Amino acid sequence: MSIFSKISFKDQAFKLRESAILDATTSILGDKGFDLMTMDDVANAVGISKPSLYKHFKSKEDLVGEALIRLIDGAIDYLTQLDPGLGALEKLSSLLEWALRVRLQGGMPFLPSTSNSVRTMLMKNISYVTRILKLNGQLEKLVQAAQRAGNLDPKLPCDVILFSYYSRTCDPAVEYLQKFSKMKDDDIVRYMLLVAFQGFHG
Amino acid sequence: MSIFSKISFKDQAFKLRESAILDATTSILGDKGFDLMTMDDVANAVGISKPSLYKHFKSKEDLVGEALIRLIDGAIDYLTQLDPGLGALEKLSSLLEWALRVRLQGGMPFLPSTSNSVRTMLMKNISYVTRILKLNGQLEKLVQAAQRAGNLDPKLPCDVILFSYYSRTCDPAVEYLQKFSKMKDDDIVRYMLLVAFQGFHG
DNA sequence: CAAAAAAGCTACCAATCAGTATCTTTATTT
DNA sequence: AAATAAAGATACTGATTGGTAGCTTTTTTG
Repeated sequence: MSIFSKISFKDQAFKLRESAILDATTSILGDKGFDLMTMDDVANAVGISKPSLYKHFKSKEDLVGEALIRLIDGAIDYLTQLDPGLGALEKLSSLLEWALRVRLQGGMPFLPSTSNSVRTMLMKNISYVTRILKLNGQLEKLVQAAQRAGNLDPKLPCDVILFSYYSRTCDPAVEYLQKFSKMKDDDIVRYMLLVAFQGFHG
Repeated sequence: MSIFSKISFKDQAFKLRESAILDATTSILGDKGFDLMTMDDVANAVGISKPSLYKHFKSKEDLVGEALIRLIDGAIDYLTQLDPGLGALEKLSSLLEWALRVRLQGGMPFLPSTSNSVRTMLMKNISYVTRILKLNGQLEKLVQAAQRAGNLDPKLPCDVILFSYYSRTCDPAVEYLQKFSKMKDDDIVRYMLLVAFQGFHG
């Protein structure tokens, strides 16, 4: 066995554990949020000790940043992998559907919905900000294209649509419907999309 | 000076301080959220010491519960004070506008948007749950009336409309628009209402 | 198989924060 | 003005948690 395959083996194991850590972080973040998530929670969920966790991520902020970066990267990947023939509106709708399904499967929301402190913490994370800006740029173009095509209300400022769009990815209505109205996931997604694009009016 | 006026004087001072405490709590909650708000924060904001604070509220959970109860009561009052001649849709729209303005003036959101733990904490607070059920009952009737009148999409389940309606009161888009797009409060409210009822489509 | 190194863990800090015991000061009553 | 009561503040406790020092075990290397 060459030295290359050994290094890659070890690397692979390391990456695997790192991925497991990020999975656990994502799940716990979705459940308890940043403030209540403890590093012991994460370590226990993965089955390692806290100091081992710190061999992978140098702080809680770093860990959460990486988890969110992975999520944003997933969104960017999803967007690029979409059929280029789709219209701007269809792409926006498809990405929102993807984000809602991620959450329904136990993931965390895209945005730290109301927490001011988490938001400012993330803004100090350069890699995170870079990706957010990239995603935001692509979404901005899609919104403007859809507005030109007459598929999104051209009278609404682009910012209003964009921020409202982001907010739908962390809409607490998802959890309420899941918990209190025993609706099936597919129906929740369908109705959330309907309300987002058509409003309550229909 | 009779004993009655003295008692009422003292009582009045007590109520005034209590009101100041709830004001500070509301503002801090809106800013930092439940987990990061400390009892020292509240005491300092009011200008009293922590033990004095505990003369008014027996625990942090109790304090936050009372602040939210006051908010819900405000919503119920607003609803009953509305012109009875208004249609169901107009009432719903007017209440949402009120809630958005409360938030823009530094208040807190109606709902603990994503925090699971705060939600379960509140569910143990009987007075809070009572009022929530009361408000919910009234809103449910309004939604159904608006659906019958053809002003809200009759194909949407009532729960979907209701939970989405609640979610709009804690929509992070409000903060994003306020912070990043320097829009005036009136415009933010107008656009938020538009998006809520008409969706992005227009 | 022995030596070195890497990974992991137990046990511990230091800081934060909800909640309280006790002392001090102010106001009230007679 | 003396006695009493009430209100407030200082200074603490106990629990939690982010982060780490240093020991132990496993793995790698020669």
